[in-house]
Amino acid sequence: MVNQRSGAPALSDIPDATVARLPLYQRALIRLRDDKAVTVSSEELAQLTAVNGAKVRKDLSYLGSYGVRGVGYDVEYLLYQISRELGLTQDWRVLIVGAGNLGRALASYAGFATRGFEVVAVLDSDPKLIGQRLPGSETAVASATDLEALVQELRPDMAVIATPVEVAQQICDRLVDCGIAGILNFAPTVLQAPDHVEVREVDLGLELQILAFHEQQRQHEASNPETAEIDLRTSIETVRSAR
Amino acid sequence: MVNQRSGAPALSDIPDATVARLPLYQRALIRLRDDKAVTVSSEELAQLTAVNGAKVRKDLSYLGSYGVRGVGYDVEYLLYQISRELGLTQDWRVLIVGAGNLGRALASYAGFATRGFEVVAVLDSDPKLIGQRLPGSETAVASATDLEALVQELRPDMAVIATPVEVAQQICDRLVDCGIAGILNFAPTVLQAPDHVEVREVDLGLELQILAFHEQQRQHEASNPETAEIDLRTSIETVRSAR
DNA sequence: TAGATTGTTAATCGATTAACAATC
DNA sequence: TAGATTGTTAATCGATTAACAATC
Repeated sequence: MVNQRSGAPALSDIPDATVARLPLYQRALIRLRDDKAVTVSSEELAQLTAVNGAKVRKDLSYLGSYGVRGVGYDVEYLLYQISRELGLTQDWRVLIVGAGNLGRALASYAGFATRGFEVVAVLDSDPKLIGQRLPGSETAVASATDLEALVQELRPDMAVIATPVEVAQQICDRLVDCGIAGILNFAPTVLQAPDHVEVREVDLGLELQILAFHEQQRQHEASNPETAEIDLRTSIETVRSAR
Repeated sequence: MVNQRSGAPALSDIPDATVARLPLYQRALIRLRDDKAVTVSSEELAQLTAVNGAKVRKDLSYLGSYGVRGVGYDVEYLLYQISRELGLTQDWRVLIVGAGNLGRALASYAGFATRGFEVVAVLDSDPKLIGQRLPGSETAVASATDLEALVQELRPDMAVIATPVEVAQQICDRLVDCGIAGILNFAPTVLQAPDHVEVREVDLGLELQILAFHEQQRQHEASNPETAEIDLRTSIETVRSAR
């Protein structure tokens, strides 16, 4: 859709659903490499990522033809191609706003560092937290009042919001005004931002709510007998007792 | 698709995409109620949740006809219906495995408690952590060796895995063997589990990777001139220099 | 060559959305 | 009644998937 002008190299017509799976493949390939695997078939990769085999092949075909028929994909080469596509051959600078339990956990989260994300600052507005050193980090918690100056100075590529919900939108606005165009939001609210800014919402409670929904379904199914006859009887009884 | 037998009350043919948005509507409705709003239109709700208005109406119609034409939806009533559908009129018991930074942050995460999730235990295998009291929690960190006994005793409805990636699959297997059917996994690996078990994967690093992908696109677009002529020139030069 | 596995086609499925009749 | 807004239809879009020709 985007970028259909000219004969220039097609700047990513990769579907969103595929982009969201590339990190999954990357993770699996890293493990395969660590296990000294040289090649991998689409079916193996599918098994490791719980994705359909045809879908794996389709996804990878968007990046180009990096497989060999009858053989599979070269682990090292495919890993490089995916990492390049995801922009992980460069390091990304991340600013975290909010040094509560979650903010601090994210600041020292190994999964960021190992994937090329450097936490350049952690901000908070609580005087008790400002100045505190974070375990496993060089920098101390900075004051949220300095947000603009710090963005200016440290040039983060993206920001993480881990503040209370009450201030999240205001922090978002300030980040956008500073020119930040990628925001990962953990506050349980949908942030309003201009179109050119990408906001990804992660709501940890929401994930549990979805689990609860399906758990409830299971409970209903267990108490609701499986056969049509009994279901029918139950619904007649329900109608009767409702009168 | 599921549950098309008999005249029994249709046990949720609600599309997955709709289920995933119900908590969003619920959150917005709670805020509207706190702001003393009595009714809300689909367009208002759409604005608050960054969802298309027609989609809001379609989603809500799966729950039944709870709106009034020309007026909108009763905030209190719709909130109740959504909460009921999501199973949030009952409390859910949650077991957390892993008392590292993330596990501890989750254990005291307000977004769990306020939405009816009670953390009944936090487990770890590190002797230094076992027995430690968690801030804002009644219980101390228990030993992961007691997992089976604790599930038996505390009867959690779902479990959260916040362990290192190396032990995540093994913990998952043990949870499944104990009869846990809903698992929220924060370890960066795709867990293998039987079909009747629902596993939701949350990979915090993955979210940043998707942001990085789009950030990279933006950078390419910025350096790649916008006009067809120049794009064409560039690609000719690329071809030349490649020789 | 025979066997294996990719890359792509085409059918299908599920989700999104504009439009509007129904109706408060 | 006039104005507003729901609930639903139907068109469209994007994603998934089986199947298989291409080819190593």
